[in-house]
Amino acid sequence: MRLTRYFIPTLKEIPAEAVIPSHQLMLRAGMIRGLSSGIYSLLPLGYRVWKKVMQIIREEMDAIGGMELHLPALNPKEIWEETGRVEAFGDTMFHIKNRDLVLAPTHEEIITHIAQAFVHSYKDMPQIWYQIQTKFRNEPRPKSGVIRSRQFLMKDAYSLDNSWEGLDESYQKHFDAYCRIYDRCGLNYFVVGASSGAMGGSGSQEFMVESDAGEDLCAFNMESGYAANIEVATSKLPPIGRVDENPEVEKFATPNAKAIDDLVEQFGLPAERCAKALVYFADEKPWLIFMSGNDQLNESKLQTALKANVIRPAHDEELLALTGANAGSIGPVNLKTKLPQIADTRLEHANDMVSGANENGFHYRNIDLDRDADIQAYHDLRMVEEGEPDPINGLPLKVKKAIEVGHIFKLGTKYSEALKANFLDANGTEHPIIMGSYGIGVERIVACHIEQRHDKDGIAWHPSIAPFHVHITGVKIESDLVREHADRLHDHLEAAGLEVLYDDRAGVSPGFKFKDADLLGMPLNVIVGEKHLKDGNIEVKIRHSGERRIVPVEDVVDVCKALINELSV
RNA sequence: CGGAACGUAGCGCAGCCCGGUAGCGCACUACCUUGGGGUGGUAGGGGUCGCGGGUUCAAAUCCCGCCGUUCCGACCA
Repeated sequence: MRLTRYFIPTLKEIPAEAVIPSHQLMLRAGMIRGLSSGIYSLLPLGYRVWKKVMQIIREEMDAIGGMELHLPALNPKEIWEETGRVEAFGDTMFHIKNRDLVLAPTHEEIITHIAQAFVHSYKDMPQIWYQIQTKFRNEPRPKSGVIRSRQFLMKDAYSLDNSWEGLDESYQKHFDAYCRIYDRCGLNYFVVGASSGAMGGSGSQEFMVESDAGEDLCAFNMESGYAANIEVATSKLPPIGRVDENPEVEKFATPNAKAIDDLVEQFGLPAERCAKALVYFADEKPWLIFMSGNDQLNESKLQTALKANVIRPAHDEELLALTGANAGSIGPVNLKTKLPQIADTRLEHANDMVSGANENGFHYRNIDLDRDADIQAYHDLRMVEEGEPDPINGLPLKVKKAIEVGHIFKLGTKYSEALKANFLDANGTEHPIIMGSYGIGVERIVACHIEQRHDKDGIAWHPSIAPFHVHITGVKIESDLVREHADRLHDHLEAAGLEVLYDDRAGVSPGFKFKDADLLGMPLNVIVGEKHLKDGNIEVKIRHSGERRIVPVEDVVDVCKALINELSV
């Protein structure tokens, strides 16, 4: 491909709206062009990369027996109401104004709808269906270029099985395929245990790329082999426990104490013996929640524990109406209205606790949660902190930012039950289909790749997803000697099966061409110039390492082929 | 949705405080020059100054409203 005939609008300056390297470089290299917040056009050079990523995904999905299909982006709102996900997605789902249609943010409902119609026997399964399509999410704040956008490409796959063992197998196949996909794309990644969130289901894992641009926090200890999204991460902290003395509760005045720290400072209480009370609504039903001291409530864990579609903290007026007090003075004793209660596991059977009196300016002491509260269940509800002991070996946890590039779920029967997608087993008994759901963000792979492989000059593509394998730089292309060699090399490299971008621009200075080559970042830059041609040589530069080799003209094609193979592993 | 900043040529910016001819660099066009790390020069083309109102003889500039973009937070399968 000749650069003079190809459309690559490179930029010398960094557009003001781009903050992270991958976004800046995609714009500067002429790969993408922003249209609106969180909406991008993919230009020819960028789309080549997208297509390569999608092809790798296709090959690995096909290899585990996946069948590609194509589903509508426009969905009837009704089907999303049946699974409760219009509410679960809330404002994140785009709604069509002049029809009762929505733009699909994912496709569990549609897949289940097909399964419901056609998959009726245990003999019809297992099935793996996948698609690589545009998804729409009305992100409140798109950011980081294509990493969080309103319209993006996702590969999503769905498995249908007739047994839980079958689901485990399908899940494992996807896990293995995902590892191969990220390996082939040249990404450094790690896997964490994850929350199923609004997707529902029994278990899930995320494929993560460590990055300061990441929006997820992961807690891990490499030595123990523990890694989890902060949404589900746990640690091994001792329970608060009981003390022998267990007197009756006693109210005391705390006029200037709202936060746990105030109680600690003013009354010399140990923070962990304070039971912090919070009120949350789960699907519009209020709950009273207790945490120890300054432990932070993990909303993901709360949502899972309450099996709720949507949760939110109570507003000030609601707090007052339900408990009789404002935030900071709420507790289990003397509640204005009876509220269902749950507490963090650290508080299990704890006594000698201090908590709000449900009367502003007062607290109770000597609270025995077993005696004085009405706690229905204890769940792990805390947000872990860096340095806490990991749950496997008790070694200190580290917390790092990461970008989620893939997520696999054991969905179970949430959607098949809601949409009545049932099958008959060998005994003629009806069961809901057992499903799995597996997603990969295509643009996030590209963005993470650039985040991991760039330097001050530009991108350094891995050969597997590079837009072209070889970039030929014709230095002083006006020279017949240079032009003839470069032309021939271009033809020979293409004939050898390599993808070639040939900078055949005339009147462009060498430095300018080198800068462009470094910016675009093809794995190999073949520099054809009089300097080495007069000795019968051509220079081959490896972009990622910076290594340069002077190669006899007749060997260049073989050297390039060998280097591409070498760089691909 | 809370807090903040910014909207002037394709991109990066100045001009605004103190109202009076719309500017600079890059990119683009033509010619000359140079030719292994963004050559140097000459001459050009391109902007309803985000939109709408108001004040004024006169608004990019002052006032009000809206829209957009970005950043921090909330949210985020």
